[in-house]
Amino acid sequence: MSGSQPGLGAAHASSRSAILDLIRAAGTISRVELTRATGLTAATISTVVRRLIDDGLVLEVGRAESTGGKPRMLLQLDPSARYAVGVHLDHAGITYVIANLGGAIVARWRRPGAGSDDPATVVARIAAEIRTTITRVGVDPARILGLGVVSPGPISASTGMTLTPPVMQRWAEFPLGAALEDAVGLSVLLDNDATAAAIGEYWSGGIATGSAFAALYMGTGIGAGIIVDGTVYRGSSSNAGEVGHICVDLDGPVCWCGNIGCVEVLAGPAAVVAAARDAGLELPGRNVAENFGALARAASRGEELPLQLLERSSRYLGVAAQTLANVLDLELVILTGPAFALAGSLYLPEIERRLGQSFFARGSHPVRVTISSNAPEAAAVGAAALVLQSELAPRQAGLRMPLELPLEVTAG
Amino acid sequence: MSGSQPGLGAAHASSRSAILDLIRAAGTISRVELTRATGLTAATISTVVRRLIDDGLVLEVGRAESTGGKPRMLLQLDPSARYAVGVHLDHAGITYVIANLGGAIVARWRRPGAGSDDPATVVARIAAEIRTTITRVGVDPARILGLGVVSPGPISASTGMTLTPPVMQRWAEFPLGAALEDAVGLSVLLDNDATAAAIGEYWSGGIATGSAFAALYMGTGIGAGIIVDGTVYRGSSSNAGEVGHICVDLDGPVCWCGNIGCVEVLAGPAAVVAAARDAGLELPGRNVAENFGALARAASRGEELPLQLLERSSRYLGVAAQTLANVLDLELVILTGPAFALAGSLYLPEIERRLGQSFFARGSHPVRVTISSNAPEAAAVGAAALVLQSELAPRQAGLRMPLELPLEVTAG
DNA sequence: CTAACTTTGTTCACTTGCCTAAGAATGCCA
DNA sequence: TGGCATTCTTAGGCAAGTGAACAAAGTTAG
Repeated sequence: MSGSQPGLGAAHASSRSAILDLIRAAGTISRVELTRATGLTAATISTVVRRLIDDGLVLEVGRAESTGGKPRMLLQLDPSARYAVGVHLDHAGITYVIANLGGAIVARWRRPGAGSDDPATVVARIAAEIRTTITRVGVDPARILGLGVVSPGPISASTGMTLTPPVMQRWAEFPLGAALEDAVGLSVLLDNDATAAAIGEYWSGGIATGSAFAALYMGTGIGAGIIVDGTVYRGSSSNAGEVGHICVDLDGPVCWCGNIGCVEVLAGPAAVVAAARDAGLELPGRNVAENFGALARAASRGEELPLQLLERSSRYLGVAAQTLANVLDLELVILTGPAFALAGSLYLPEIERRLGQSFFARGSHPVRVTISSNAPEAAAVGAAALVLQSELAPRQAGLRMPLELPLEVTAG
Repeated sequence: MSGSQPGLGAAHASSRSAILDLIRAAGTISRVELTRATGLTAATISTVVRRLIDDGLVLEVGRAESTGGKPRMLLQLDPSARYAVGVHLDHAGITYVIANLGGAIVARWRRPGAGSDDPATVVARIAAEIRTTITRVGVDPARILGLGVVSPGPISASTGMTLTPPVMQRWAEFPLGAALEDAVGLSVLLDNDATAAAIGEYWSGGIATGSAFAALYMGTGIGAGIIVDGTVYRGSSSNAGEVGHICVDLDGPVCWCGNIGCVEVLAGPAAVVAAARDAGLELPGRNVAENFGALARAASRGEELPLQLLERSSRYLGVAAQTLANVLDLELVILTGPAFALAGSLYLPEIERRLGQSFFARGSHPVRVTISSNAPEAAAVGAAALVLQSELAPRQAGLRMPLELPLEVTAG
C-alpha cells in the first residue's frame, strides 16, 4: 500500500486476459463456450479472439462436431508463442526451467546452490546459465517474456527478498531483482516458492478459473500458496499462507521463530530427520533433504521407526491442511515441493482423511487432495508460470474493487 | 459456480461505488484526494461526485485550508440519506438495529429469541416489530434500502440458511429470505454473524479500503469474518473463516463436528461454562451466555478459578487468532460478538501477546488487536451495514478477474 | 491594489470496451 | 435444392474514462 496506486482506470484489457485465461484452463475451447463462461456477447468474444489470433497467442485448431448448425471452431493457446524462464533459488541448489505458454517444460536443469558465495557472483553465474541454455535450446529470445525468480520464505517488497533467517543472511539486503534484470536482460519477477508453486499448478494443471485452492509446499520450510478465483491471495504484506508457523501444540517445543509448537518445528523435514537421529538412527546424507529422502524410502519399505516418524509428521500436516481449508474454505489442496516429492504418498492418506472429516466436507463440498505431478521442480515451474501469467493477465496490483455482494434473495 | 455467471460486462458503476467507499472510509475527503486514491482523472471524479451530490448521497461541507491555490471542497456522506435495518437472529434473542449511512445507530432494540416457535410465526413477529419501529422513529420508508438478516453458522445459498446443528433445526429448510421479503416489503440479504460483524466494523470503524482484517466473533460459536481490500473473503462455498473448528490440540476432546481438539470445544463459552461446572462452581444462569457473563465478572473481581478458566480459553483463542493472521496475513483483528462483549478485556492481553510474537509481527508489520466498540450488537449492526454496502458497492458476485501481478522489479 | 502564479474543479471532444442488431458463413435434414 | 439451426462477423450506438483547455478561487510579489 505504498504511494499512489494505479487503481481503477487501469482495468482495461481485462477481458482479453480473462479470455486468455479461460482458453488456458480449458485446453481447447470454442468461441461459444467463451461467451457462456465470460458473460460477454458473442460479438465481443469474436473481436477479442481475432486480436489474440493476430497477435499469434491463440490458434484455431480444427472444428468440433456440429450440434445441428455450423460446427464450432476450436481455439487453443499456441504453446510456442511465448516462453518464460523460471529459477528456484535455494541454498541447497538452483533449479532452472524454461516453460512455454502451454506450461510445458522446454528445458530443465539444476546447479549447485548459492552456498556461501557472494550474491553478485551468483547473479553472474545465473545470467550465464540462462543465456547459454536459451541459445542451446534454440528458443527465439524475442519470445521470452521474462524471468521469474523464487525463493523460500517471506519477501520484502522494497529490497527484493528476505530469505529465511538461518541461512543466506547476506542476501537479505541485496537488490536481487534489479541485479538480475541488468545481468540477464529480461524483466524479473520475484516471489516466494509456495506462491509460485500454486501458480504453476494453476497454470499447467488445468485448474478452473473460479476455484479456491492452495498449494501446500514443503521444502526448506512449510508454506502455502493460495489462489482464489484465479488471483493470488497475498494478504496485507504479501506474506499470506505462512502455514509453517501456525501453532498445533500449545505444549510443544520452541520454534526458531519464537513461538511454541509450530508445524515446522514439529513436523517439517528437519524435525523429522532430527527425531530420527535422536532415536538412534544412522543417517548418511549430507543435508536434511537427503536424509529425509532416505527416511521416506525406509518408511516405504515398511521400516518401523521411519514409518512412525512420518506418520506423526503427517498428522500435524493434516491439521495444518485442515486449518487452511477451514479458514479459506478451499475445495482443493495440492501437495508439492521437494519434501512431498519424496514422501507425498506417505502423507496423502492422513491429510485426505482429515480433510474428509472437515467441518464442511460433509455439509457442502468435499476438499480434494492431490500430489503435484511435478513436485520436485514445482517452484521453478511456478516461477516461469508467474511470468506467463503476468503477461496473460496484466493487471495492476493496486486495482481494488469495493465490497462483494452478499447472498441476495430475490423475491418471488 | 452454478450456471451462467454474470461475469464481466456488469462491472459498471464500479467507480461510483469505489468513490463512495473512499468517502466513507475517510470520513471527509476532497476531490483531489479522491483522484489520487482511485487513480482516476480529476475529470472523472468531478462528474461522478456531481452525480453523487445530485442523488443526495454526498454533501459538500466547507473547504480545506489553501495549499497555495484554490482551497479544496470537502466531501462527506450525508448520514441521513439512506437507512438500513439489521436483524440478528439467534435462539437466545433477536436484536434489531436501524442504522444510517454513517453507520450510526438510529434505533436498537431486543426481543426474545425464536425459541421453539414456528418459523412463519417468527417471521410475522419480526415484520411487525420492524414496521412499528420505523414509523415510531420517523424514518422515511422510501429511504430504507433493505433488511439484513444474520444468524450463526454456515449458510446454504439455496434454501436460505442452515443454522448450527444443536438448535433451531427446523429452520434448516425454511425459505427465510423470501418469507421476510414478502412480510416486510424490503429486499433481504442473508449472511452469517461473523461476516456481518466484520462488515459492520469496516463500515462504522473507518477502516481503510486497502487493508486485510478479520473480525473474530465469539457468540454461540466461534467464527471470523474476513475482509480484504474492502471485499468479503468468502471462499469457494461462502463458509470461509470457520475458526471454531480448527484443531489446536491433537490430543484434545472430541467436538460435535466430529473432529478432535477444535477451538470451540476447548475454549468456547459453552466449554468454559462446562469446565466451571465440572470444577464444582455453582452457576445460577439460565443459559450459557448468562453463566459465561457471570464467570467473566467473577474473573474480573479476581476469583481464582474463573480467572484460570478464562486464561486457558484465551490461550486457545490466541492461537486461533494467530493462525488466522498467519494464513491471511492480517494487519488487524477485531474481537467482537456477545462473548467478547462480556469478557473481551480478559482475552485481549493474551491475544495481543501472541499476535505480537507472530512470525511477521517483527519482520514486516504489527498485527493490531482491538475490541469492538459495539460488540454486543455487532452482528445486528453488521447486518444493516451489509445492506448499506450492497447499495454502495453493487457488484456482481460472479465477477472474476484474472491473476494479480506479483511484485514487479523495475529495472534501473 | 494589481498582476502573476498555484491549485482546484468543470466542460467538451475523443477513444475504447462492450452491447444490440443485422447479416454472412457453414453445416444438417427434408 | 431449399429451409433451418448454429456459429461467427460486421456495423452502429451507448457509456465510462481520458486529455486538454478553461474557469474559479485562493496566495504572493511588486
